[in-house]
Amino acid sequence: MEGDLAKSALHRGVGVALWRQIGDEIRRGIGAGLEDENGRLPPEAELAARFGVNRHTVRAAIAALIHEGVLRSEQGRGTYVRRQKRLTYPIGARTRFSAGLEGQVRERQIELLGHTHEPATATIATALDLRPSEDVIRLEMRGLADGVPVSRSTAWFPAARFPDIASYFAEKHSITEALALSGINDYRRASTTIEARHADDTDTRDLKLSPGAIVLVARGINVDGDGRPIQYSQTRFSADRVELTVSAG
Amino acid sequence: MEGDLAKSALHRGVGVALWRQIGDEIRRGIGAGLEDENGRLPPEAELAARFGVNRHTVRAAIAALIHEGVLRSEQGRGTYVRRQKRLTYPIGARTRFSAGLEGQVRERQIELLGHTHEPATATIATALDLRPSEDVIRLEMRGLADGVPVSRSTAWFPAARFPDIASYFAEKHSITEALALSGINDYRRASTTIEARHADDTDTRDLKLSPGAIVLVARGINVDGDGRPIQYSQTRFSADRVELTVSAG
DNA sequence: AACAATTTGTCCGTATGTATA
DNA sequence: TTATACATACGGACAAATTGT
Repeated sequence: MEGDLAKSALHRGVGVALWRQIGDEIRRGIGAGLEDENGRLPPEAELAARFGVNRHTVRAAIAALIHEGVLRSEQGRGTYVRRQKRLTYPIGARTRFSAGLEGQVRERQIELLGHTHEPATATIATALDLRPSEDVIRLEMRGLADGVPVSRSTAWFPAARFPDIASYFAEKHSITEALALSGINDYRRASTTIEARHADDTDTRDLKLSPGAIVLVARGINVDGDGRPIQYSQTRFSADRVELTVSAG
Repeated sequence: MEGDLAKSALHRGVGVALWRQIGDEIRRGIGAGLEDENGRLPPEAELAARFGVNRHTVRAAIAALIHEGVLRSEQGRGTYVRRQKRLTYPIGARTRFSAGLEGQVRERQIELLGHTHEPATATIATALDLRPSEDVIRLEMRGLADGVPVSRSTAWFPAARFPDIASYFAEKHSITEALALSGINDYRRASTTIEARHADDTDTRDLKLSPGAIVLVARGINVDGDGRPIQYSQTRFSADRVELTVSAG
């Protein structure tokens, strides 16, 4: 069942080139028995036979994965997987996106890409329990793990209650600490919804994804001790580099 | 920000046809301001201008979405969105995949596609806290909402403890009730991990997806009142038809 | 009823990209 | 490298259906 590439059929004329379908299959096969204990993939000729395609087509797939940094190949030796285990992000009542990665990465960092002061859209106003068009502050952030972009998030805060959240965040590089400076010493995640879609243009740029990559989208509302909404956020994760885990409350 | 298709760039030569990229954009634009209050899309000529492509290319994208059942078009009138709101599946300690859809669909159903009695793989044995190669019973199931396939799941149970789980499930069409017949009156979801990937061949067949579609994969362990693992499961959801929600414990 | 404007459906041809041998 | 077949993308022209005047 695992890593069984042989049964996987390819489809022609569906708008996705064969070499790209094969690339997706190889990506999925990695870590599921496709490579050997040394991280070496089967030779191109064998892969071509398994998929039932010409060796040139497999080479195109491998070239793309090398370009993405997933594989590396050495003439005469073979093609190898660059080790990159998926990060696991915890989701739950105590979710803090900046935390929860201990032991998984050496270095993590959240960049502030920009911030605005603007009226809330209908969606945001509802989520934050504000009057329509009441002002919010929007932060645009990017999370990196060991220098690799893994998340891209947008967060909205009620401007009246958190006028200085942007500068606090710029100073501390942490939502939890920026909220603490604003007088919020505890908060929890009231709800999170998760969906998946293809990366759009912003995603491919900010997360350094290849077009056609998949992003996991997590939308959530944080509330203070009294249950009042203090933050609405939408985070896009690279589905290749991240998985989410829901721990029992 | 919402429904802003104009800024979205297309990418040539990346192995994904333009018409397919445009199809993804339209799919994403639906519900975010692309269609008007009657569910009508902008005319093909206008979409072509926005995307900077030929009308034929837009037509190819629309044809694919019509084939998928997302759109419908009428000569001389326009192209319309077939209303189909995304299902929301709750994930949490009390997760029961068969439940939680009340009010969202008229009719729901879980089919048993097959079952086996087999030795556990290393992964399964670890998850269920079994000795290596101890026997498990595997159920293959498919969930439908109003006749449309939305989930495809595989569940493993310790064979020693639940010898008749397959026949119980075949009778009741519910995991909760099948476990109840096995003497488990309460259980909870200890952990869930969520990832996203492209649909493989099995997914496209069983969930009636188009090749290149996205699936959300949820892996979870259910434990009994004493915290002993009773079930490991892996469920694939069509990302187009489903979102997951994590409610606060 | 008649006509114009709008929009989708179909046909032609041509150039480029993808995949095989 | 070359040749071949098919999918993709473009451009234009016109037919068919619907709506508004």
